Amino acid sequence: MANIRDIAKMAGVSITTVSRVINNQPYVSLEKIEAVKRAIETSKYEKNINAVHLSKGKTFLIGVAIPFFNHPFFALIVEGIANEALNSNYKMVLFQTNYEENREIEALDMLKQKQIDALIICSRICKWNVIDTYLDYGPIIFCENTGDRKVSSIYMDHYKSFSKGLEYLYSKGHRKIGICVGRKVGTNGVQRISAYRDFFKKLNEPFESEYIFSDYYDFEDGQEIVEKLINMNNPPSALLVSNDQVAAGIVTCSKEKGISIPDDLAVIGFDNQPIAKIMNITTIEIPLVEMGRKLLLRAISNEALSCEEIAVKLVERLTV
Amino acid sequence: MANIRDIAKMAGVSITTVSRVINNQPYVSLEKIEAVKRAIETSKYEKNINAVHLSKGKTFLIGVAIPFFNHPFFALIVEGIANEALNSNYKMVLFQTNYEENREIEALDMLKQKQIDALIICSRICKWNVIDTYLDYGPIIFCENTGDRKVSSIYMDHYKSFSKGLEYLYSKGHRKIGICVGRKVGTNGVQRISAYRDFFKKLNEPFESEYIFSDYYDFEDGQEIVEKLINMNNPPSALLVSNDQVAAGIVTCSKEKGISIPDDLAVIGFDNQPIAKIMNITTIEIPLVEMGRKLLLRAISNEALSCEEIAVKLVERLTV
DNA sequence: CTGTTAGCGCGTTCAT
DNA sequence: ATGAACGCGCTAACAG
Repeated sequence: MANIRDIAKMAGVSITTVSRVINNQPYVSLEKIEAVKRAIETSKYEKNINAVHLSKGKTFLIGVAIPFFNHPFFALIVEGIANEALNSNYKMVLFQTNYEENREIEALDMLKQKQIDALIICSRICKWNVIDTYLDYGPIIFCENTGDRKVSSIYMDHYKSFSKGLEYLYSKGHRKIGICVGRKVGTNGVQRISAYRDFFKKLNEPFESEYIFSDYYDFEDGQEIVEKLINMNNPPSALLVSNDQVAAGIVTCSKEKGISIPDDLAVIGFDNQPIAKIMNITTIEIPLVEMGRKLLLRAISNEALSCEEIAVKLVERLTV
Repeated sequence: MANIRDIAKMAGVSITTVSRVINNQPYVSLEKIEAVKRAIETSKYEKNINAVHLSKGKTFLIGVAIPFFNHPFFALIVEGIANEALNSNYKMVLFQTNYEENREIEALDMLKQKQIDALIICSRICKWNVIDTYLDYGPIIFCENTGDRKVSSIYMDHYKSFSKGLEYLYSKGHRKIGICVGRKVGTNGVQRISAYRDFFKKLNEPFESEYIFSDYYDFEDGQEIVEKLINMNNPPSALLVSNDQVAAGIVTCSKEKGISIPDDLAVIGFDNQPIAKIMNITTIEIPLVEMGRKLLLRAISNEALSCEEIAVKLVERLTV
């Protein structure tokens, strides 16, 4: 429980000198360094980091707001953030938002109160006019195309990626193409749906809104999708699925139900997670860990705002 | 950028009065409350939480050290912790340790420096003699049976659980039983292996060390196990698998290779994750979210140390 | 009800 | 090379 003042007394020096020794600053004689170190040793002194934070106005804490912990998509981004945070000597405060606005606001409030130096929002819920009121309090980094807004972002273009997947399926002869997404709302959801709509508009073909399956996130959701497919009069022959977990669930359940992949149903996933590799699922690779790394670097850099798009890559395997 | 002193001046009151208003304390006249609120409004004042921390000697931050983010087992524990933290107005600092001692020590050091009020260690890496040197700095809660040590813990008995699984398989007629675990080292690994060894000792049957498969964590690891099984002269007829992801991977790959489940191979998983339900995998349920909740409550409670064992439950489905 | 004042523990300027 | 003194922003004991 000793503080810097106690050490100063014990070592017979000033507080300043102790501070210099603690922080490896120059201009202290060797003998005093020794004296201070001895005092620290015997008194089991530990510096109170909160006092440092107050004094410096900085906490080396980065907030990360994500919808769910237990989803590989977000887990991989967080892993990238965490790795880079370790390198840069920052720590990570995690907020699971469950897509609830209030939870995101809690994170924003921590930024406002300076308990975190910056905030990374992986899947924004709050409207921009809410976000705008927090912009002065510290850097906020997003995982979406933020257009002309005065914020930084690292993102992938879901419109482009979905178009790419649709074109690939089309080129393989598929005409009845469906999509599975998470939320229909939110920047990403809207982009995906638009890509789907525009794709058929460009082809002058009818837009099948019953081929849009939404609110699916995990492996186990695949079952429900397959059951819906079975009950359709005119089911799609191919599915573009916004993540590999759901794609894997669909593939697994299809096999159980005797639906042959890719003959009866073609499937493309997203992310290129290990499960896609092991199950030989064709997928669109997103470098999530790398995205996380860049998010953190952006969060702690003092440079001007910037937006960076991350490229994706089609990985051909056996489900198309 | 205004501080409490500025507000006091603007409102024509003392710092204390401002503090009382900010913290909803009684004994302030209505008019002064109004004056303070107006000043806060116009100056966009936000209290600096770091100053509060320094003053109170408390941060409302709980550290959580886990090996990996992107594994459902730990993700569910963390979810439980996070939910309860939200209720209790605590925030969570997450450390991914990758089973590296240094990363755990980093978390311990944050406790020492008082940047976190307590630390939850979900899968300890450091030896106890290292942990002991940190015990004075704040509560450390563990997810393992800590025996007579002077610490708190919420844990499940892996020895008992494994024994339960083995007995069930035995009762179903299986004699060639294998196990799949994560790490062989660490409290949990040792308990599991012991249960396995003791089980056969009690039956006076030979102990098959080649039936112990270790270092398997995820769905995709199932493939490697199945391949090993195929190459064995005398493979086990049943497998007790320490988590549902691996079990699901084994079941999936087995089917691909024409191994019939449960006829050729019986499988029991652990956790009762959604994937086990959807794939109809017999499993041993562990209430992970509930465990997380209890861990957080223990971390922030001032009561005496305590250890609590969590009960598990066998869920019979179609893989045995 | 209200205000004065002494901490909380450390960083840092500035004179020596 | 060294240290006195002030600042960071807020809480809380105490006096009134």
